[in-house]
Amino acid sequence: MSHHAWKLVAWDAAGGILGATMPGRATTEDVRNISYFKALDDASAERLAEAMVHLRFVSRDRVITEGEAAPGFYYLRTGKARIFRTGTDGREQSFRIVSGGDTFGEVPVFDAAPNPASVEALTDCDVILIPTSAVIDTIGRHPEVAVPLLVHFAKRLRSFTELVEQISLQTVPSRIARYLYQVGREEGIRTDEGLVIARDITQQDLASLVGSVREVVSRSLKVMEEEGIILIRRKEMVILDLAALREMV
Amino acid sequence: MSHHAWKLVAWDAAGGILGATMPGRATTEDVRNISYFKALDDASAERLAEAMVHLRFVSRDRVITEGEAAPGFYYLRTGKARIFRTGTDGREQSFRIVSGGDTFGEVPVFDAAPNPASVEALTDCDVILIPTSAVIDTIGRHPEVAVPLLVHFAKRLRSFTELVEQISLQTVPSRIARYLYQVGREEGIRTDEGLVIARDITQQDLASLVGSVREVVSRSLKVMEEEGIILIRRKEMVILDLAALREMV
DNA sequence: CAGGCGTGGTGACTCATGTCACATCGAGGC
DNA sequence: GCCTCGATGTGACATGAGTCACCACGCCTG
Repeated sequence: MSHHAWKLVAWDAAGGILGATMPGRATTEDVRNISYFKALDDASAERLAEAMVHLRFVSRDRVITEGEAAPGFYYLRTGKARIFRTGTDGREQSFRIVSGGDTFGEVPVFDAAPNPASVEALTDCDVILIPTSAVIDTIGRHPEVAVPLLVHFAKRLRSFTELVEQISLQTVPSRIARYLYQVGREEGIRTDEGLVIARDITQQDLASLVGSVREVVSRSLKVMEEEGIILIRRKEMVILDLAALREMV
Repeated sequence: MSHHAWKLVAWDAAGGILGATMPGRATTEDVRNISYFKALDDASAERLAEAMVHLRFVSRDRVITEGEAAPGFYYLRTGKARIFRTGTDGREQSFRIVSGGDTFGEVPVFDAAPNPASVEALTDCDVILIPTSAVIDTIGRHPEVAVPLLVHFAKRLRSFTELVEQISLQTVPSRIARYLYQVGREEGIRTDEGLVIARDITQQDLASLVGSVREVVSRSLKVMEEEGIILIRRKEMVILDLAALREMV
């Protein structure tokens, strides 16, 4: 909490100078951008906006630490962050990467236990904290906002079943192929060479995402390149054979 | 669906003879036993009971098959079942074991996609199906029932984060130790020998639960026995050193 | 422009875990 | 009581993947 408070102060102090966006507070527009609250009436949205806190983090900052108490859940206005868990030996397993528009950290709000995972900013991040009390209050007044939350939780549970299956039953190259395939389909840019995707996460981060280590990821990518499936460039990768990636999964 | 229908008929036919419990239909008592619906008024509970379907399965029957459409979610009145996912090579990874009083299969009800996993009866099972339409209808009329569902989903998400960490970051012996530790604490019976737990699942099922194979589980258990941590008997196991199990996790 | 640091590439090695193939052994059916 | 089957014990082996140790860039900073 004190960490967050500090961040808030830092932003407040800098905000007036930078002046890029209205700093330090959240607007009803933020409320409406959080899909769960889309249908809220103006008064409730205003009330909620009052309670929300605007935070800022720079790349590699720790947003959430597993095991600590959670002050609420978060809406990522801009930026990218990874949600992960640290094992006893220090190795990390990432669950997912969130980016602008996503929310995270809902679980401890509803089961009132410590954070199940940590969150680290992968870029500079603009985050809004929705305090637990405000969430509970809002749901108490408008129980129907629980429904979109349920749908969100259901999707998350489904993606966890897939993650578990991947880690437990598939090889590392297969898991990497799956990652590339998904990113390719979602963010790939069609060129005459192939599907171009940005290399916006490090191999270390990718390794943590697929549940492996950097070296293995590096080698696996190289093999795929030798097989003519992908092309590795400094800042981007080109997917030459999307079908081959699909096969590997 | 036709499978379920058949099961229902089979139970109806036998029910009159066995007569152990009122077969073929669900009562408002069943509704109240499902924690989400505890607070429902009598009329709504009655309405819901009407829509629910009573099913019966014998050991090793398939209750749900991954990839198929889901007719609703389930309440396990009595028995024990495992929820798992099958990989391409046929190996299976279990997510959890449900027993009397638990519900399962909620996810597809809320994200309207096919079953994310399969469910197999580990004993004879007495199951109640709550059709999707009835769930949606009930939540539409009483949005407050979404809240306990949210809490349940939150707990499930948390347990998935633990499962992923275990599988990805811990060794097989450690995962087995964790299983034994938990079962010991939850179901163990104190005797002068130690904590006695029933061997109610096969080593194959245990292997699937910890994400490994039967042989490795067998060997791991043997090592623990040699180290004096547990005692393996025909129908039960005795935990001699609970602290040692805790250490291994 | 010279370090220094964060990233990424690689070789060599170890080891946990999965695979295969059988032997045992008890429970229940005929 | 014999026999078959499901469950379990175990040896031998194959191998995917993690570890360790270094090197090579390229970018940023002083």
